[in-house]
Amino acid sequence: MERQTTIKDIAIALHLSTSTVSRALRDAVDVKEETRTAVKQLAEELGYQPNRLALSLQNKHTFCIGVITPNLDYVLAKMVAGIDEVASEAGYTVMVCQSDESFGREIVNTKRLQESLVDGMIYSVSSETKFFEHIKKMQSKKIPLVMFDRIVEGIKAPKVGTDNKEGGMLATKHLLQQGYKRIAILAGPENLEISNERMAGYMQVLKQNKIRIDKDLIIHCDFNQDYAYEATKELLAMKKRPDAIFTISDRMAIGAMLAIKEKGLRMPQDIGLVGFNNEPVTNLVTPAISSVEMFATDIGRAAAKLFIEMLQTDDDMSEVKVVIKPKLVPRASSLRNNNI
Amino acid sequence: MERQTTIKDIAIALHLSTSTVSRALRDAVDVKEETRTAVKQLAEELGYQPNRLALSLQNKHTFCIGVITPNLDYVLAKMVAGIDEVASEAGYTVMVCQSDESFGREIVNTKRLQESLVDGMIYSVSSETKFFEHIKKMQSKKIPLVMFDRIVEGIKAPKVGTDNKEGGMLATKHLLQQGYKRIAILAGPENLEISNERMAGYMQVLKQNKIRIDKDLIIHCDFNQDYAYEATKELLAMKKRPDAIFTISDRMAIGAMLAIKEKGLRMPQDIGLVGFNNEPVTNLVTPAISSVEMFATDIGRAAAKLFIEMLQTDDDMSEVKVVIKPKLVPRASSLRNNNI
DNA sequence: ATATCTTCCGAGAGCGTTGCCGGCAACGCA
DNA sequence: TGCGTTGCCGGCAACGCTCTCGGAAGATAT
Repeated sequence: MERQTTIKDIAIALHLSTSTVSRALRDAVDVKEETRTAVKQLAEELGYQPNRLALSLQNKHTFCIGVITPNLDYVLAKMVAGIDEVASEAGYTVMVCQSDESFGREIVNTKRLQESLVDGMIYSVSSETKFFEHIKKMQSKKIPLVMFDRIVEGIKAPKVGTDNKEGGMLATKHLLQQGYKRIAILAGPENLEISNERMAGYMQVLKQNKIRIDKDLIIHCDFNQDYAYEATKELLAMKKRPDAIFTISDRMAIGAMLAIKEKGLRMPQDIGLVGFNNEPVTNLVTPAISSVEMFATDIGRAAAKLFIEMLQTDDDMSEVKVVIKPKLVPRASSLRNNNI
Repeated sequence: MERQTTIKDIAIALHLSTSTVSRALRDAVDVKEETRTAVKQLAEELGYQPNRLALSLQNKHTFCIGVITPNLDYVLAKMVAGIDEVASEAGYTVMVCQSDESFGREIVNTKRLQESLVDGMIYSVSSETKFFEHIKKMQSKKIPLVMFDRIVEGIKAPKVGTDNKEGGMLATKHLLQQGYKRIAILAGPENLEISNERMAGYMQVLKQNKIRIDKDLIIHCDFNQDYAYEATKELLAMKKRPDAIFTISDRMAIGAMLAIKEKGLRMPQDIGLVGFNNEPVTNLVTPAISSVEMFATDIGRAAAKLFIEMLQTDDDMSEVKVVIKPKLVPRASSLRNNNI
């Protein structure tokens, strides 16, 4: 990489001091109109670009946001896109690191971003993450942090996420309304709060309707089509098999659907199915799969907004929590037209 | 953000000079074993982390790679994941900027990344991009550049991409083998090379088989499900309608499929369909859509490898081009079991 | 005429780090 | 005892920029 032209080059060429050039470029006071224009013109000619590094070194402000994401699947990619959109509008650049659902890589990435001196991080934990010392350590260094989507309640930081419990309730209520009686749930890893919340919604609705919660109908498995497929096969092999399945992701719903079809069962007649995320694919398969829309891009946008707000205020925002209400999108996989 | 502990803090605490501390931490020669351990221990206790900014300011090396991507859809997200994987293994952090298919945002992002002093960029152009001055300007500043996926032949830089022509040929050959006679193509914007190359493959196979190329069967439209849907409706409304459609993306294939179904035509009997990218959705819809697999993650990995190699060598690598062979994955949408 | 403001600019320090050079002991050897 | 060598360390400059301070020159007031 060639040497960039610096403020010094301009200073020498114009027989000025670097301070004056700096002031002229920043439109500060105390500079004659004449020199100001001369400086600006030469800067333009030489293609001068300020060195952000030098700037950052001084005012400890990099205009970089570190984003830690477990992966870049549909939902998270949309969220990252939302973050990028708002951040870049505010003059920030985004450093994206994927932990690939690995606790180890999450830690490495967190450390590396800290070294790179990002102005803060927008964080979503991996599905493996059960301990949070790395996050707390970061906070003890007063590095601003916003959590999104895969939130951890134990961490004191502003958070943005879906109302997962509500989502679980919407799905479960819908299935009950459609006349399903024995509703199973395919949940995620037990440490993942978003999964537990969705499950809490499921359980609450069952309780409200005085339905006994059958532990055999609650399956924890990986956020993964194949696992969901296997889990569903087991569910369907039960003596008293469920007549509906709520999966906490669409990829799991797809896995479930494959197992259901393989078994020769019909949706929605023999069995109902509701997923989560409302990925486009749910509307393309046959039957189309009902799903809970969670407005991923909005969550990303909100996270970035919160982050920028946090940088600008001195208030303690660690209690702020933006909760975005999900919406059920009913489709063929669970619509029995209210006949039981 | 609190003040990070610096080398100076350690120096003062231990009654040493900053130079000695620096040497001790870097395991350099000229430091007594005793002081070395003392320094390291205190550094550990204070949670010392070297300030990358200061380092970078000196040696003009940020260990950051800027990635410009038009979006984070399935294929590009996989590529970015591949880049991140290799880059992070080599100690680099990745700054991702989405141009959102907008020429303006692409320019802004490019400029901003330059200011942030990335060590170079890995680049994929937006579908709007018809002029490349911003890229050439960057190259004139000797900023290392690797292009991936949406490559521009006119730019002198190492490139990684699919063999798009081969992909177009595979799809077209397959359709001919399955007995389709009148094959239409839904291409992308006319300035997009990847689209034109896939189309070139299509045309070459037609020529090889002495089939007249019918311009009415070549449609340029946006990389978009809705446009593809509309375009397909028009195709199917023709007097002599095509009996097969090759779309240069799966999202377009989905749009085409919807239009075909709406028209009451059956796949593969009445009309054949082949997409591109081999997104999982192609295997989930009914009928499953044949598609060309392009190994996106590998492309990302290769791009990052090429980039790192470029930084380490003095050789001119601008002529290097890694071309990854695609593979056709035939599915129900175009498999007529060889009966015409 | 002197005193007091403006206006405009330069010098120098500092951000955190490393690289280069020089210095001071201690040691070895003649 | 004298001299070179080695081991260990500190000082200084530099990376590119901004900020604070002070000062020269001219304008205005007394």
